[in-house]
Amino acid sequence: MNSNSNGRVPVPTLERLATYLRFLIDLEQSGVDTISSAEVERQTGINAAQFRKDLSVFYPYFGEFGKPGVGYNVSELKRRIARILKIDTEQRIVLVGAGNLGSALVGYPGLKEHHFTLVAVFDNNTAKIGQPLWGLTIHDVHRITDINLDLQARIAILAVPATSAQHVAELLVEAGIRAILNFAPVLLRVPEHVFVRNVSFLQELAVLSYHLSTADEGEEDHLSPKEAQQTFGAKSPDPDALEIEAAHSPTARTRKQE
Amino acid sequence: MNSNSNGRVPVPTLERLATYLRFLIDLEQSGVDTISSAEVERQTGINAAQFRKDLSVFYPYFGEFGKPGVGYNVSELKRRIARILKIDTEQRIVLVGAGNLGSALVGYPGLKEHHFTLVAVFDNNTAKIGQPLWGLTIHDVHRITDINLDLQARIAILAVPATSAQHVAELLVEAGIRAILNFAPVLLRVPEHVFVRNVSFLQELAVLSYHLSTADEGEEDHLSPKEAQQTFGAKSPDPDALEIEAAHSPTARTRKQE
DNA sequence: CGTCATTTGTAACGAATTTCACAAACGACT
DNA sequence: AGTCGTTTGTGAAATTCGTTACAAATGACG
Repeated sequence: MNSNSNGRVPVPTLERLATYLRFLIDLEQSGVDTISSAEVERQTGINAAQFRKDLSVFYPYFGEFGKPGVGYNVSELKRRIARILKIDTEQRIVLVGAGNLGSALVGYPGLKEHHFTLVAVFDNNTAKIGQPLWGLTIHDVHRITDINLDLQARIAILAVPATSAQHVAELLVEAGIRAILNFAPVLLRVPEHVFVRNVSFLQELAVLSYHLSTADEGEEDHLSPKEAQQTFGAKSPDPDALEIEAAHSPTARTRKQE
Repeated sequence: MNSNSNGRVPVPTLERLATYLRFLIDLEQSGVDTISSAEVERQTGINAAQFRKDLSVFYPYFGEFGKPGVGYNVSELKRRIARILKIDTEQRIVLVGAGNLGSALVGYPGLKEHHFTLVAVFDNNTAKIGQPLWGLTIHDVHRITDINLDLQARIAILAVPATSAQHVAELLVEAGIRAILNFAPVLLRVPEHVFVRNVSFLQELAVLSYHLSTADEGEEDHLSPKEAQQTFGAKSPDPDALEIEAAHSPTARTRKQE
């Protein structure tokens, strides 16, 4: 087999898989049924050999798939990647921190498309507890262990201030959460079996800010093309419906966006 | 010198620099005035040698700084990293897409702390144009070239749906924007001199989801400790004030959070 | 002033990741 | 069936990134 000598898949590979998945979903909705790695490169900016190699990691487990001279079947490939990422089946997630950011995140319409279901919202602000958010009632964060006994969610979105992040993370672990998407700029200390991924908005801006400065001085090149691009293909742009806005009614799954 | 043979700084290094900066700001506010690389490792999870090497990249331009046997002066180091990342001086940014996510992002209180100033908000929804957001008026996105002639912002946050992202990106480029933080899951095609950074919420969740699945099967290890941790040190947790909430009044800079 | 414990800066190494390059597989077409 | 253009899967090379290891620098202390 091709993957690591140990059985672990590199994080960069997983990130790209998520990109492929999203791309494939769009392709399928456009009625395309076969795609080559070269075309993937054209539309996502990810090297064709990289794409093939990323898939090859899973051949030992799922069997080969592409057909030489033809390419990959879009629907089937989509199904496989979804299965690899375990989002072929519903994944329950909870949100902690019902502030602006948390609220916006879980309102993101793409969540449903990707089989993520928000099953509970927590906060510790008494003014918020009991209030509704996206159809759920905001609960006291200290009740999370109780509540998650039923819900059995294993993924949490942590959108609380840095000062309380560690404390809340400990509550989450106690409640059986095993993966945390952390938006607070702190190092979370968690047991080994809990996975943390950090997202830092300011970090991203800082990187942009640096590049801006280097582009000014002189005329030399600043950044390799592949650096600037990690996501995937823009199709025919539709200049209407501009803002990212969550679907308010539970049935509004028609608008393809996210 | 130590950096790349060419003059470019690796993105991972820049990301860590942003982490150090944030950490140093907190340290300074706690009254600490000297720190060693070993202590940085303890509190941020980033290897001490990595920290020293990251700094050494800039010694050719800024001179050395740490003192053997002593460590680094917190304030001075903070100043330097801010200067490297060009956030020692105000950076004007614009937001395009005044939906939930965009609104939450620019309301993030840490922006001001890091010298990022939101100078304009754009959208194309007529219902939103003219309305206020965080003290600014939402403008029609088609007026951006005009408006940015005065404002001269060079960084944009792009929080629009995938379908319009490419179109809007072109407007941004035309308006003189040179760095884009893109939240839409599409590959933006922009001129070489424009930098794009993509942030994908769903991608992060997908990675977590995968890890969850592998953790289940068998008892073997799943992830190296360094994998789970990229941000920095939690200090004494304060279990109050839970959600990330933007400061509503312009003067509310006192709450140290974010 | 000399010794000692500490910490920096960096060269050398090693690991991880990406890209290249090509044999083998496939379908179309004659 | 045989040839041709295309595309996959993958070993090997190349590149990028992180870690280890250690000489040199510093301050504290006798």
